[in-house]
Parts: sequence; C-alpha cells; structure tokens
Amino acid sequence: MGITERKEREKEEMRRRILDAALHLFRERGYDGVSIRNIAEAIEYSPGTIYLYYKDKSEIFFALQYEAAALKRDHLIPVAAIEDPWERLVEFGRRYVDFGMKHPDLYDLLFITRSPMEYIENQECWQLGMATHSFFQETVQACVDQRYFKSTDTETIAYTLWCHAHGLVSLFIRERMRMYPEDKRMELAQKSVEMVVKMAECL
Amino acid sequence: MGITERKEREKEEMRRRILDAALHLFRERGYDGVSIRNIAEAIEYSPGTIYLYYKDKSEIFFALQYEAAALKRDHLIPVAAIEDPWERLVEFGRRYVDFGMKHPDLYDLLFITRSPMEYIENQECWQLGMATHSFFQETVQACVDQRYFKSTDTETIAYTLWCHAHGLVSLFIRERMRMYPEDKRMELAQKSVEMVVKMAECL
DNA sequence: TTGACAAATAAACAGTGTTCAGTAATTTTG
DNA sequence: CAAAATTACTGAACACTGTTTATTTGTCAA
Repeated sequence: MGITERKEREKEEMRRRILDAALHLFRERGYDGVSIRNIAEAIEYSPGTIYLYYKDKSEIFFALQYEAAALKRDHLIPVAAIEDPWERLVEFGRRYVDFGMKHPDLYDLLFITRSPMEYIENQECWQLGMATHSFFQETVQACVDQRYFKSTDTETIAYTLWCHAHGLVSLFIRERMRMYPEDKRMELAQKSVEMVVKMAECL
Repeated sequence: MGITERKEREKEEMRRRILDAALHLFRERGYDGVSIRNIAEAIEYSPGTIYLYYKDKSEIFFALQYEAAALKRDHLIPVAAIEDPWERLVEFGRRYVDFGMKHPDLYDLLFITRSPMEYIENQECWQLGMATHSFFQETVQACVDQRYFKSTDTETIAYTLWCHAHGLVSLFIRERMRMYPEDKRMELAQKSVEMVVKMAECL
C-alpha cells in the first residue's frame, strides 16, 4: 500500500512549490510586498489552499528562514576542516560576508527582518544559528588560547568581529552605501574585510 | 491681514499632530503595524484628512526620517568642538552608538528600514546624512594626516569603523543578541566599542 | 456503484492605503 | 449684514490584504 507514501510525497511537493514561489516573490518584493494571493496565483491554486499546508503567512517565512540557516551552515561547513584556528577564523569571516553578499534575501531573513522573534527561539532554525555561533566562538577561543590576540576576552572579541561583518553586509544589502559609487561598493567591502583581518591581532 | 498666517500656522500644527501621533504609533507597532486609520483615530480626525497634509503614508515616514536625521545631527554636533582629531573620532563613535541605543526606532528609520530609497537621495534628509558622513570622513582624514593609523586609506578606515558601529547597533535593536543574557547585552556592546577604540591604531 | 474521505475552492469577514463626491464651516465679496 | 466663494473635513467607496469556513470536487475502498 504505497498510497499513503505517495500522498505524503505529494504533500511535500506542494509545500516545496509554495516555498519556492514564496522565496521567489519575497526576493523581488519583500515579505510585506507579497500576499498569500500572490503566492497562490504563482502556483496556480486558490488562496485557501495555502492554509492547508502552512498555518499562516509567518510560517512560510519561518520555513524559509530555516532553509536559509541551513544553507548558511552549508556555506560555512568547509572551514571546520581548517586546522589552524587563525586561518579558520579568517576564512569563516570571509565566508560569512560572502554568504551575505551572495544571498542578500536570505541574510536579510536571518539577521535583519523584523519578524515575530518570540516564536523563533524554540525552533530548529534558532538551534542551527546557535550551533554556528558556538562554532565561531570556539574558533575565537582557540585563537585566544594560542595568543593570537592581545585581549583574552573571547566573548567581546567574537562579538566585535561579528558586529563588523554584520554591519558590512547589512549596510550593503539595505542600500546604505549610496554615497559610494555603485561599482566601488563591493571593492570597499572587500578592502574592509582585509583590513579587519590585518588589524585583528590588535584586538 | 493675519488670517493667512494663522491658517499657515494651523496647517503646521496639524502636520505636527500627525507626525507626533505617527511616531508614537510607529514606536509601538512599527511602520507596517500602523494604519492611516490608526493615526486618524489618534488625532480624532477622519482618515481622508491625513491626505490633505501628507500625500501618502510613506511621506509621513520620510518626514519622520528627516526629523530623525536632524536629531542625530544634534546628538553629534558637540563633538565638532573637540580639537584633537583622535579624541573627536572616538567621541563621535561613542555618540553614534549612543544615539542608536537611545533612539532605536529613529536609528531603524535611518539605517535599516526598507523604504523607497530611490526617492530619498534628492531629499533634505539625505543631504543631512551626507553632511554627517562627510564630517566623519574628514575627522578620519585628520587622524590619518597625524599618523594615528597604520593605514592611510581614509575611505576604508572610515567605512570599517562605520561597519562596526552599525553592526553593533543593528544587531542590538533588531534583537539578534538573544544568545546573550539580556542584562549583559548592553555591557558587551560597550566593551566592544572600547575594544575597537583600543585597537583602532592598528587600522 | 456507492459511501467515505481528503483536497481544493469560492465566498465572506475584517482589516489595509487611497480617492473623491458631498457636506459643513469659514472667509471674502457685494 | 447676506450671499457667494473658498476651504476643511467627512464618510463611503475601491481594490487590496490575511484568514476562516461552508461547499464542491475528486480520489479511493468496500
């Protein structure tokens, strides 16, 4: 009796279709710029159908946020193989920024968008993000242990580096770099990353 | 004939009432959480009346954004009196962060909120922001001239410092510091500012 | 074939930004 | 001072939003 399996598969396919359409539309017009009716129209179903698969609009958002967190983890996973903690940290930073630049919509979803954050902490997405943050902090700790920094305040060092990376990405993707010519923005961002890499030993 | 003057004054008072009510509501519920009808109700007028004073909802937003920029400038103006460029820069950074922490809603308006940014560049608000940014960059230039930094790349130094400050404030006000206990967040932010001050000479 | 179950729909509700014909108040004019 | 003109304001309407629900459609098992 493979019927229930097929049904389950079809349900999953439908959820996939909804998410793909939603992400595509969110990318173009932002969360608030997209209506359930828009998503329904995109997948050629009636608005009510969406609610058979997702409880409400925000759950679609959360599902996408989780996928974003997973993609980010996958983007960062390779650095775990780097032995030297300093090299690992530098590569982590570069890849963090790289992820933000390559997937502005997903980065936005994860770190900027105002959304019912109260709900999120108990969710897989939050755990995923926490794991990544812990990995980052452990790498900083390893660097501290090997005296790569002046300071030994691991938490503050990690947080300071994160602030820089996040500020860099979010100013870029929320278009607050208009005072710089468009073709110079990315270059400036890269120069800034390298500058922080060089001065990090003074942290 | 002081009638036209009185009319003009009354019109201005009405605009003020609308802005005050809007800011109060935006603070509580955010831009999207507030409707024109809410604002109208708050000032005890009908929704249509709002449109006699502001072309649409986003124009109310822009008016508030301009006031935010002006308030930010006023918050930063005192540092211009500081002679020593290094001291001036440090105090500028502290005050920038301080403004963001004290007025999260206004900071949000200025540097995070997604809004029709295309319109903004020709506006007074943008010019105000540009002037502040120029002042900041000139201060960095003065520090460069006096060899306060290793690097002489003024633009990248200024941008890097801005990234850190903005990242710090925006992670805080968009609630992405939940991995730290609430009573430690502000302390951590302050420690990070001081850490950047100390290591800035390595920039 | 029929009954049961699941899936999809259309319609409805209460809300949104915005427009506009109409009303009420005020000022200018005769 | 009364009538006309101007202005300020209203409230209903339009097209949209998220969400719920009664109803219809389609599939499968007996």
